[in-house]
Amino acid sequence: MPASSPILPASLFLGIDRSGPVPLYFQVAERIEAAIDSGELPAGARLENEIALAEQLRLSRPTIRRAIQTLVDKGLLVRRRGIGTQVVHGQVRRNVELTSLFEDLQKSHRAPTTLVAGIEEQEASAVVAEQLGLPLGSKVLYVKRVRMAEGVPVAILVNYLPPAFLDFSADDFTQFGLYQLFRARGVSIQVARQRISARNASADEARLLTIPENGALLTMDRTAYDSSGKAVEFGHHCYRPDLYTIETTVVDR
Amino acid sequence: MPASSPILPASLFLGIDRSGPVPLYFQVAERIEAAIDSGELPAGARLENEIALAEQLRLSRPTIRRAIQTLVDKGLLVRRRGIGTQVVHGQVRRNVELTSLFEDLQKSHRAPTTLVAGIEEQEASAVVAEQLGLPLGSKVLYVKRVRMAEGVPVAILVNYLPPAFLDFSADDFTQFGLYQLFRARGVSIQVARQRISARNASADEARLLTIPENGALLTMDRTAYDSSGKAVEFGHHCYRPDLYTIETTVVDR
DNA sequence: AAGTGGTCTAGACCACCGT
DNA sequence: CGGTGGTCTAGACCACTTC
Repeated sequence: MPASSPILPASLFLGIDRSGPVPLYFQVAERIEAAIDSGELPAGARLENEIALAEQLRLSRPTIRRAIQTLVDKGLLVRRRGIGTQVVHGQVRRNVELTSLFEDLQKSHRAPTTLVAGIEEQEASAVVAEQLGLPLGSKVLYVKRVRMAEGVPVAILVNYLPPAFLDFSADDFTQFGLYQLFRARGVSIQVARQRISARNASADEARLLTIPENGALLTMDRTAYDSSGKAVEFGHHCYRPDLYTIETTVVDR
Repeated sequence: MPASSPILPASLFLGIDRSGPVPLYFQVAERIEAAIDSGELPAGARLENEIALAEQLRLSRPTIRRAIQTLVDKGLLVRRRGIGTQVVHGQVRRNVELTSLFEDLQKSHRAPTTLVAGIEEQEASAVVAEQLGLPLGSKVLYVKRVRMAEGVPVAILVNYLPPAFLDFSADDFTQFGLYQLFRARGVSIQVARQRISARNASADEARLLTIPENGALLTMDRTAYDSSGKAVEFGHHCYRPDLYTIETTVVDR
């Protein structure tokens, strides 16, 4: 008898709002996720089947399926045909989502601050032009920042922004994260491609990050695209590996 | 007029197989992806709307939506309500999917080979026991491998496997990748959690990877779970950063 | 045989975008 | 206003797993 009897979290029945703007599948996913976090659905627990859930929540099966799929994509649940849906073992860790480092640190209450080490208009190099999808030599905004958490330098962030953002100022970057500035302009990042690697720090980088010379750096190049598919940011970042780790969940589909 | 007229790739009409085992939405997604790869759908191109696609392909709208969603999740398309669906700018790079390094190298024809540097039964340490969800001191298989591509060492892979796999031999690991061995046992990895960072190489690691002592290493810890949600692998890996880069696409949902 | 998730359909209504 | 994607429904049939 491999599987135990299914569990129906009581919290699912509390307050599903059919008139508000929050999608029903999202509300259901939220409640299931909360039940996992709280331990009401422990690791390995079997969830009630889709049909039964749909009936008991007075929702259609596709809506329930979509809620469950959301959590499968997050790596919290696994599904097997003929078997059922179960909570993944191992405690839940939260991923680095599509936010900037600034917001990651804000969320974990690590008091981020920013030092603008350089900001100027530049002509796009071959690499920058290609990444941003601009003609060679276009005006771009170059900005180099040092990001601190609780006063300790965590990362050096070098970014190139297309001409539409030439007017961002050092002040803007001191107060806000890049993605916050984008949102204030109505620009929403929808997809980003990241290349992660490592290398030894230069003397300059070691000094800025207060690590030994030739210490290892975690590096990430990122190109981000907005909801029209155009590149809005290309950046070359390096992190103190003892203070910053990239966590990802990979799901087979 | 921001958007150009929509494009309907001719290749979509060729051979959709309604009787075979391949889902219709998958076949459609494949064809659209091929049209993007071939340039028939260039960066920025607008796709025909969902209703029209459904009619012309004689499929239902949900099926078309699912096909498109698959490609949005891959970071190839972006959608905006009231606007339409467009191809993301920037050439497409393929992600590291949920495969082992061995298969990544195989696919890119870089002739992977494996040197088994150590394999033995061990008692699970606190960390290993926790990651694998086993009692402290359980028997686990420890295996340390050096992975080469075209004869050049690329990575050092240290893995711990639960008791069910104690019988894997050095020969197995010389011939096959870990995930190939799992599949041969009917174990399919469904989700993995990865922690990526960097550090300086030890003298030993530098020697094995033929890099300067104290050179930077890209590191990844991974815990992988099978389709029943149980941990089947915990590993601690380090890569030569000049020969291996982790590429990911992050999508806002 | 019974139970599960996987796929597919045909339609409905809504929210948002541009003109 | 017309056109787009976003959500939701009610049902059908199938494939796989376990008994």
